[in-house]
Formats: sequence, structure tokens, C-alpha cells
Amino acid sequence: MKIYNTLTNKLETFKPIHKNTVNMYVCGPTVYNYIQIGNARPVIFFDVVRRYFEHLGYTVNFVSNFTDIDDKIITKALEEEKTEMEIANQFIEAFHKDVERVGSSTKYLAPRVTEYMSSIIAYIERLVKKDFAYQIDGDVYFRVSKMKDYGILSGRNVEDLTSGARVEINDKKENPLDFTLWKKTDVGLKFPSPWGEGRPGWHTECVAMIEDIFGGPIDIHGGGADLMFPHHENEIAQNHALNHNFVANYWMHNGFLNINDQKMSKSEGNYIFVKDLDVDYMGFRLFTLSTYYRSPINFTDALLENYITEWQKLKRTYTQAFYKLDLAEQLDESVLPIEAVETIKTNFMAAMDNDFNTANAITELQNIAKYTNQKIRQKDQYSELLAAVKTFETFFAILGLDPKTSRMSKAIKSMYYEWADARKNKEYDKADRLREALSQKGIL
RNA sequence: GGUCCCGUAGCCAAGUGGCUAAGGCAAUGGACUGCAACUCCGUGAUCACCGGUUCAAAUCCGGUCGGGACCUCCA
Repeated sequence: MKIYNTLTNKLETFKPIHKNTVNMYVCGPTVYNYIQIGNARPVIFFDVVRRYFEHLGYTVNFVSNFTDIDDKIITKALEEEKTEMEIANQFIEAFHKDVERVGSSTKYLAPRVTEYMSSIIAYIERLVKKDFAYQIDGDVYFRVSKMKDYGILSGRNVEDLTSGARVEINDKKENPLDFTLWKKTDVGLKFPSPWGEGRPGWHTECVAMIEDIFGGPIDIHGGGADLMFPHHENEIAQNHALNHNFVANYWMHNGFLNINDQKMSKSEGNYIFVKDLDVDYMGFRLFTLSTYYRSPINFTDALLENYITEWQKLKRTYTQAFYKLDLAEQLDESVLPIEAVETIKTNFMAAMDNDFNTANAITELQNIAKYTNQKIRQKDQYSELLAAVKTFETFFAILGLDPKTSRMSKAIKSMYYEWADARKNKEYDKADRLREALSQKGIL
């Protein structure tokens, strides 16, 4: 299993810290609005990472947080005359719905920042005690100048950053690169701390929660490429200052989902909410997995349509094979290895082992589909079809694609035989009527 | 201004030093079919451009052009 590690910019062999276990953390959303389809990319991709590790036999401890305290939540709460908690709860619920829509699991630990306040405050206190942070007027800042390797993740150095024209001007800071650990708050939700009432800066929550939950460095830390700097860089700076490690052994960053060749983002206004996409979401999932995760994807309606069609083809092939076996009472037979199918499986696993190359894995999905379609038209190829169907199921499980197929009822089976008889007897009116009914039920 | 990424057929996309450059969509020819649908078989590439390194380059190096990202909240 090889993973591209953003920390070293190398493809590395994955070695877990604890045997047969993968501890992973993915930066979750700030819950002030619905997620847009670009936000769904890590939701889908890292779900596939989890599924693949589980397929390989690992126990995966998957954690993804909710930032439920933030300026944007306060703004939204004021706008809608609600409390921050009400806003956060509303969009956490909406997030879970969207995660389910795109076929990812919601069964993972999702800590909320407001539930980990004492850990976060204790974390900041330790940084202050070690002189890596300083307090001014109720704010606490991280002292970047004390961190000699600052910029290791994003490949920047302090001089380049300082010369940048866009560094925020803040007279309180010792250095413009210093970032907020604790922010004095006048309006909205605030918490007591040794520095007065306020709320934590964004960069501390993940690293404090990781320490609290996992008790030390983890295997994989994931998120979108835009989080690399400054968010993940700052996580590393804090944790290196305190614990002399890089938070995670493997850092993984997904590329963006663009629209009209521009980054889709809520602040640009060029976004589509996941909930508003309103298409076959399995097609959307296939679309996002059709490109290697580190490369950008450009979203267009035509391209999405393309993958929805592709998904329907894969699903149709699988279900036809499944029903053919069901009708022949072959679904519960034992599965025999078929050489052509074994080759496809091997190639699929090799693609996944190579840094989760889902694009190549999907090619193997198409290969198993072609093989299946060839066998469907031949007589008595039940062993081949059964092996193919089981392989389909494995691939679908790893990629999180769900054809939602179940065994035929007795009534449907007899309808199917009636249709077959009608065709044989050249009763085409009847046959066409039954064909329509069966195809509406997804059988044909 | 600084840092970095990308440019492969009409479209999407894999491949990142070595046989005739995967795969899908679209197009087109054929097969199958009661008619369809579905499906199967066949058909397509001076790898942005220029120069260099090498026995060998889409792949490495330099340059040109084009597109994009990050340096500010962002997946």
C-alpha cells in the first residue's frame, strides 16, 4: 500500500503505528451553511480510503470534526436571529444528510469543538508555558519565530511568507505570521479561559482533539489542498512545539473540484450545494472518483451526465447478471475462481494500492462489466457470472457505490417467466406490456 | 511580489524513462433483436511548443506560450 505523503512530497509505503489499525483524521466542515459539491470531494474520497483499509483487514478509527464555533456561525446566527448552537445543529444535521446522499458513511466519531473546550484551552496553556505562545489583551498568538522549521508542509519559508503582500496587518502581533490560538470575544458564544472570555482560533482545535482522542500522533491526516497552508502548517507547528511530532505520519490532500476552471468556493459564490444537485448521486460519486484524488476536477453538467450514464451502465450490467443468477437459483452457489475475473481483481487492488488510484480502479470496474456483459449473452456461464457478480460487489463496497439491488420476489419471477413465454409465443402486445412493467421495476 | 501545480484524441482520463500511449463518453461501420432498448465486435493521438540530456523522453532538464492554485475564511 503506497500513499503520497504531502509532508515529504513522496510516494511512501504505508506502515501503521499500531498493528492492523489505521488512525485517521479528516478536517470537517465549519457548520454555518450547506456544503457545496466541492466540499463533497474529501467526504467521498476519504470514505473510500476508510473502506479500502477496512477491506484490507485494518480497523480504521476515523475521526472528522465539526467546527461549531466561528465568526461565520456568529454572523449567520445574528442574521437569522438564532443561537450559534441552533445554527450549528441545523447544519450538522444537513451535513449528515449530504454525506449519506453521496454514499459515504456517517458512522464515525465527529467531535465538536465546543465539546472539547477544556482540552483546547489546556493545549494552548501548554504552548504559553513553553513560550511558544504569548498573550496580548486577551488574545493568544503562536510565536512563529520560535519554530525553526515553519513551512515544512507547504514548502514555504518564513522570508517568502513575510515578503508576501497579503499578510494581515495586526499591530498586536509580534510578527505578522503569528496566528491566533485564542481570540477575545465580545459578541456571541464565548468560553471562560485563563486569558478571559473568548473562543479558540481555528488552527488549534484539530490538533488538540487529535491528542485528546488518539493520545498521540496518528497515521493519516487528510483534507483539501487549500488547508495545507496555513491550517495544517499551523497544526504541525503547534504540535511540533509541544510534542515534537508532525501530528500524522502521512498527510493527504485532495485536489479541488472546479467549475468553469475556477475553484468552487462559497466565498466566490460559484457553488452548487450538494442538496441542490438533485441527480443520481451514485453518478456524482463515480464522477468525483474518476480522477486521481490529487488532481483537480472540472465540473460541467455534461461531464456529470457522462458519469451518471456510466453509473447506470455499470449498475444495469450488475443487476442483469444478478437477476439472471437469481432466476436460475444460482446466487447461493459457491464461488469458483475464474482466471479472467481474478486478473481484473488483481488489477483493481493494484490500482488501489497505488495511492488510491480510483481512476484506474474504475477502469477495472468497467472491465468486469464488459466481461459480465459477454457472459450474460452466453448459455450456462453461471460460474463465470457468479464470480463476476461477487467481484462487482467487492468493488462497489470499496468505492462506496450502491446499486440497491435485491432478490426478486416470487411475483416478479413469475411475471418474468410470463414475459419470456409471451415472447416465445409471439404474443407481442402482451410481451411489450410485461416488458414495460418489468423494466419499470428495474429488472430489464 | 513570493511559492507551487497543470497542459495527453471532439470531451473526460490513466500512464511519469523502454514493447504497437490504458479505459470511458461522443462519433461512425458492423453484429444481435419481432420492433426497440440493452449489449458485443471494429474504427481515432506529430502526448502545448522549442531546445537539451540519454542507446531510448509524453515521462528528466532549460526556455516559450496557455490555464490554475496558495500566500486571507475556504474541502
